[in-house]
Amino acid sequence: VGSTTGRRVTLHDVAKEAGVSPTTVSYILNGRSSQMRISLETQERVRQAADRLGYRPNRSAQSLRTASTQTIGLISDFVASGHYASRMLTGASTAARGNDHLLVIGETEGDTDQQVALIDEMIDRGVDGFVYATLATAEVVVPELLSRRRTVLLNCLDRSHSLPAVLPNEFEGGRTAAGVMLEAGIVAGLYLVGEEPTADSLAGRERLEGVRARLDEVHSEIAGVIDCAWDVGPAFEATSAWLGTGARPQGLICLNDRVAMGVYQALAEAGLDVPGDVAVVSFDGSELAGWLRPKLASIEIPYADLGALAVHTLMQDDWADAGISRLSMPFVPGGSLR
Amino acid sequence: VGSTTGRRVTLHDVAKEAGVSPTTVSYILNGRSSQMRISLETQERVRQAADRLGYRPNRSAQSLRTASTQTIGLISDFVASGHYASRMLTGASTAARGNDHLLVIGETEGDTDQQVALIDEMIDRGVDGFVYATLATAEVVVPELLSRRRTVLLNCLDRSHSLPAVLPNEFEGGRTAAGVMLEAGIVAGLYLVGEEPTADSLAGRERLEGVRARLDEVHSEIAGVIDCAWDVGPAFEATSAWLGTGARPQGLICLNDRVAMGVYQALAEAGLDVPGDVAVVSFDGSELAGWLRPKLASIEIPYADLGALAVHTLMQDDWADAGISRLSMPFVPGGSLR
DNA sequence: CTGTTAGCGCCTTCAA
DNA sequence: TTGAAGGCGCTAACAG
Repeated sequence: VGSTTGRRVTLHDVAKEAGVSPTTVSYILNGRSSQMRISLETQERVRQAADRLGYRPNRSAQSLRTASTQTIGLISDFVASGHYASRMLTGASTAARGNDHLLVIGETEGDTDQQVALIDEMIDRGVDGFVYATLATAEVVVPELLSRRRTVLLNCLDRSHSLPAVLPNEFEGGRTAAGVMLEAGIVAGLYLVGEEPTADSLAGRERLEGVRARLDEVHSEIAGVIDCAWDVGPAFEATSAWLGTGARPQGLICLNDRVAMGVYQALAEAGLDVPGDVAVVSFDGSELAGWLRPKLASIEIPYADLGALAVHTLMQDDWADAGISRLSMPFVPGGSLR
Repeated sequence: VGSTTGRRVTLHDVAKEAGVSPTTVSYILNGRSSQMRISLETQERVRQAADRLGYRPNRSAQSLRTASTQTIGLISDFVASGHYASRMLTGASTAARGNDHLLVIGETEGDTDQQVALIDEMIDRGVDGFVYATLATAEVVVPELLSRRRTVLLNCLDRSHSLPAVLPNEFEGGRTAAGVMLEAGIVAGLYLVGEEPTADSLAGRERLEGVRARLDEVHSEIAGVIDCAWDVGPAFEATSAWLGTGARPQGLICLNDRVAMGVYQALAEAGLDVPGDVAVVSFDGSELAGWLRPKLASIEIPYADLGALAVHTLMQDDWADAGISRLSMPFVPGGSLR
């Protein structure tokens, strides 16, 4: 199969080869043959001719004609910048391919002007739709250029709630985290690590609410919150300082795996054993959780699934009515719970 | 600026607005005005008309006409799958945009058939060139479809060495690693952790060679190699077992940051202090290095730069002669060295 | 059931 | 220095 001749095979060539008109070929190859009631025999002949010649439609010509490129654009802030979250790209890309589309990506690195330029470029290229993704679950202001176009938000929400969005079910995740602590027999002395006061990050707030809701069911509540940025260093510092005051928790719910790593370090330094003295659970379910000793129990963010669902939503005819999809966060067990 | 009318602004509209022919507009907007000796006054008038109307060329039409899409395709195995290496995407995407191109990505997840299909799709979409990237530095067999097209390899080499490639300078990195150990006063008792016997990964081999070369300069040599897969668990197991035999190293060169993490765990368990008892250095320079306590000194893989250089190389007119580019691996200091 | 025809918006040869 | 005309490959009215 496939011609070795120089020029590309066109629809015209196929038509000639099959002894029909280009129109007929177009109809058949675009699956409109039944509608046009073209004889099965002709259909077969045309398909074979196309195969024999190794015909592949010229997408540029199709695009010019149909104003559709079978391409979707993904705009993000830092999604590919070396984080676990880059799995969203994998999911989106795979889902796009499953729908006969290709994924065009662009990172803005937080620069608004760049963002506009990037979106313009994609519009020029005729992308059929946009996925607007953020690294951290947050509420965002969607660029004006996108708000009236086929767009799905990934891992974020717009203030006006006018666009469909795909996010993890953080609240449920919070409930799960509290639940596994309860199952481990920890009802009191349960602290949260990582809350940020200025959080316009939705995740923290919603997880906290979930934790509270679950504890409330057993008439318990969080013993306290250790406030720190969501990273290893800050978590270590904050937890160490806190332990230095003589605090002795039963369980710690960390708002992400990096925080948990800092917590592990602080606990180790204070001579406290995980899970013997303190049970730990966190959010992310990243590879890091598996690297820690003992393995960290964590509530996973299903990044790949999020990316895939965003693309699937975008492909729906009724995409605009999709609303907000919340994907559940599976519990990944680990030795950090008794 | 930008029209609020429904229909898109075409070259024709601009011509009418400026009172010239479409040809003239095309020449001016494509920078061929000097060649055509068009009056400056006309040029200015046309540009202003284009601005006023918010004209943006129709890329599909341009593509159909010129057989170029201002788009480059990046084919990879697992590059976006949640690894530090996904920074290659960031670098490539940014560089592409700097050259008025957009980046189309596709992951094959190691599936050869998918790879072919993906490349076909990209060819159909008329990408102007390919970047073929791999997660692990390795020697690969480049798909036939690419070997005769504008393609640059990223983080890999093809057996026939016929395509340009961009990789880290692993050998030099190895030299650096050995060098910092020497500077820390460690000449004997220096071990390597992570070598794989079956490695078709180039990185390990080349790093090892670099280490040997540097040590050779001071008439020293590696005391031994602790063999394990490049991950936390295996490194912990192997190192623990080895320490259990009573071995007491002066310094450990780990083949990546994850290995170093496993080594840290094993050393801690054996009651050995870093860097007091054992100095450690590794390769990657990932975030993980900064998370460990003490901070891990590491030889960085400049992923973003690699991605960017691959794209830049691809954009050169003489791309085919670019040969193999080796980007140096900067040393990122840390407290794991005395 | 199938072919003819007319563009989609742009670039570029040729003529003026 | 500028304009007219043709065609890139494909789709979709509109005729037969």
